[in-house]
Formats: sequence, structure tokens, C-alpha cells
Amino acid sequence: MPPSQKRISGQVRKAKIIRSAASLFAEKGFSGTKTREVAVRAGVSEALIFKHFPSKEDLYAAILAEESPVAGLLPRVRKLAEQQKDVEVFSVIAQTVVGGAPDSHLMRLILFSALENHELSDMFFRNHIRVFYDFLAGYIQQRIDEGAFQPVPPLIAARSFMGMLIYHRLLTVLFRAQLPHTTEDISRTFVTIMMNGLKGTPLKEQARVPGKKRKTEKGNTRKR
Amino acid sequence: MPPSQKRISGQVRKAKIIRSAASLFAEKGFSGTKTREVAVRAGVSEALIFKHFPSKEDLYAAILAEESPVAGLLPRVRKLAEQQKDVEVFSVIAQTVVGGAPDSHLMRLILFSALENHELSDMFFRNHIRVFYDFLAGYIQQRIDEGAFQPVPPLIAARSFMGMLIYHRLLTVLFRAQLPHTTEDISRTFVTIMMNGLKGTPLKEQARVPGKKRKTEKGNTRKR
DNA sequence: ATTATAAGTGAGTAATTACTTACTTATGTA
DNA sequence: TACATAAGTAAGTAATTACTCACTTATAAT
Repeated sequence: MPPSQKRISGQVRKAKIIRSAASLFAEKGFSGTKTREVAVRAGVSEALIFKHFPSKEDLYAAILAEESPVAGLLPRVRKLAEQQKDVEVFSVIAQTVVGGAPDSHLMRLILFSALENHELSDMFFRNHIRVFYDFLAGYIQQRIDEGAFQPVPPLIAARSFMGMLIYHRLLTVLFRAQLPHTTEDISRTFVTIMMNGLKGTPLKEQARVPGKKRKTEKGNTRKR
Repeated sequence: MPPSQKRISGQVRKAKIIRSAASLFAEKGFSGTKTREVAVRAGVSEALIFKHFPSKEDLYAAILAEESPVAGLLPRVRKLAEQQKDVEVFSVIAQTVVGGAPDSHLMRLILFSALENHELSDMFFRNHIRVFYDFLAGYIQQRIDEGAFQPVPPLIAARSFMGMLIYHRLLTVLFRAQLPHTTEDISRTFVTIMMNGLKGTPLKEQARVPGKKRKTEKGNTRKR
């Protein structure tokens, strides 16, 4: 490598390394990414990486600690929730996610780290995912109490809605399975189903599905 | 290794290798799994693996080609659909998925292969996921035509429902984020929301979220 | 019993990989 | 100007890894 002619402050270079590594980890996961590739993408020598990070693991941890999936969404939602604008609350969430957040890069990073059992993945879940739909569940509970929604377990309802959205993103990111509709149509439909779902009358009796008997999922019901 | 004393037919041994490798690939992904570990878990020498499979890639492909996520569900659903038992159709799907299908092993295998861009992952999507909710979308469309459901884009509706279910599985598999409810309660809630969502009246006007400009504050169109 | 064949292995090998060492050089500042 | 320090690198190294080779041996059919 020709002596890179330009020197740069340590902090800036470090940030550059982090960005390069993040994109590689998102593409190929932790064990699929080689420190050599990181060096090439960052335009530095491999040795410099280890000047900034004691190990590949530390580099990975630094990246995960930096990311934030839907920054700024929660405050907006909170404000709408205070005004009890049900449709708007759900709409703004839907439009954000269907519109492309978290972006595919971050989506892959999260999935990889969860699959590869990185301990930081749990932290990530607690700090970003869980707080979010704990809030949503709280709001749903409140609206149930106020008689606006039918009584339904709020955590499950929240998970239902986020499930529609995130799964939709998952399919587009992982399988490029786009739908033949506009972003607006898609999120409007999600919101419509959810709003009606919450306002409609509860099903009294669940149909017994004939045939197989079902067990309850492992007694271990750890609320997260 | 002490000469393993017992010889076994090639086919049986091959199957054993596949099972061992499958569990490892599910745990650690393709690049995270070493052929040496596969050999140890299968109780054979590394060399034998390469007697059966030309390369690690081929072994991986053999595994992905074998797996089937929710075998036998589609026929059951079809039968219920013919009888237009709406609640039952959605219930049997919900109970199957919430009850634990695909199992965590297969779930991880699918996710890893999708993330690692294995070409077989696309095949998998088409053969197993896509056919499934193409059917579901067809059924929803039919019930809309019959006036049982409100008009809603059926592909989006199908994706909504599957999203609730699969995302729920995803959270339990990846983050061990169990809910404090029984399997029955969870799937009943999903079904309730979906059924009401499909039967309720459509939202005429979607709220505009961005900025502060607000459109109609919509009152409860439904009596509850 | 002979033997062809299938089942199986130990001991490599060349390539790759995370990380180190010993070194050079630019730069701000006293 | 001098120089301490920070920025940077080339060239390793020991360990790992996918895969091969040369070889042994159990088994079943003739």
C-alpha cells in the first residue's frame, strides 16, 4: 500500500473503520467477515485496526453499541398517544417501519448478532425493541380501560402489530419479497386491520381445531 | 479414534452426518461451522464426510434441500377453507405456528441461509413460504368477494397475519422473549384481531402523520 | 477361503486468519 | 529547530481450516 499520504486524526480513522466493519458484518456476519476485508474497505492496514481495537470481537461490540434502530420514533409516538389519536399512533409507526426503518443494513446486523448469540444482542433487544412495545402495550391497555378498545391482552396486541410491520420488512430485506402496492397502501392496510381488530367484538369461543392435541408452550413463560 | 468397531451402511451414515451438520449449521451458520465439528458430532473422521459430500457447500445444500417448515399444514387448512370456516382456518395456522412450528432449529437454519445469501434460500422461500400465503391471500380474496370480509388487499392481509405469527416465533427463538400467556391465549388473540380486522369497516381516510398538520380526527365509527 | 468392494481412518497440505512486532514518518508545539 | 507523540505500515507467526492421500479392514457373495 502506498503510504497513504494523508494522515487523519485517530478518532476519525476509528469511525471510518467502524463504518467499514459495520457494513461488512451486516453483509456476512461476524465469522463471515475477515479483518483483512475490513482493512481494505477502510483503506488502512490490518495492523491499524488492532491499534484501535484489541480484537475483532471488540470491534464488533463497538458497532453494536453504536446502532439505534428507530431513533426518534418513540417521542413522536408518545406525543400522539397523549392526545389519544389512535389512528395516528399506529400510522406513524407503520409508515416508519414500512417506509424502511430499520434499514436493511441494520436489520441484517441485528439478525446476525441475534443468531450468532452475541451477548450484546440481548442488550439490544432490551434497550430498543422491548421498550418500544412495552410502551405500545401500555397505550393499548390505557385505551382498553377507557373503553376505546375491546379487552385484549395488550402485550399480545402490541406484538401483533409490530409483527405485521417487522415481518414485512424482514421479507423485503431477506427475500426481496416486495408487494405490488405503495408504501402508503401497505401501512394503511396494516393500520386498518389493527384498528378494527382492536375495536371489534371479541370472539367468545375459540373454535377447537379438530385432530391434534396441543400442548402449552414450555412452562417457562419468562416475560420479556 | 479407536476403529469404530461397528460399520454401518453408507446411506445410514450419510443421514447421520446430515443430521449432525444440520444442528451445527443451525447453531452457528455456515461459516461458523467447521467440518471438524461436524465429524466429531457425527462420530466419524473428517475424511469420511468428504467421501459423502464433495465439499462443505454441498453438505449445506443437501441439508437445506431436505427441510420442510410446516409440512402437512397446508392440506389441513385447505380442507377447512373449502368449508368456509373462517375462524378455524386462521386458528389452525395460528396454533401451529405459535405452538412451535417451524421449530427453533429450522427457524435458525432458514434465517442463517437467508442472511448468508445462499441461493437455496430463495428456492426455500418460493417453495414453502410463498405458496403458503399465496393460498391464504386467495382465500381472503374469495371471502371478500363473498362479502364476508371487507375489501382489503389480500396479499397484505395475508402478510399481516403471518407476520403476527412468525414474528412472535422469531422473538421467542432469537431473544427467548416469551409472553406470559398460554399458547391458546396467544393464538386466540392473534385470530381475534385478524378476524375483526377483516370484518370491520375500512378506514376511509388515513391520518396524515408527518409534521403537525392533522386531518380528520376520526371518531369511533363503531359502536362498542 | 478368496476376494471385490464398501466403510473407514491417520496423517498430512496449502491456504487462510486473527493478531504481533518492529519499524517509519508526519505533525503540532515548546 | 527539536522532539515527543500519534498515525501508520510491512512482514511476519502460530493456529486453524477445508480438503486429500495412502492406507486398512469389515462384510458379503462367489
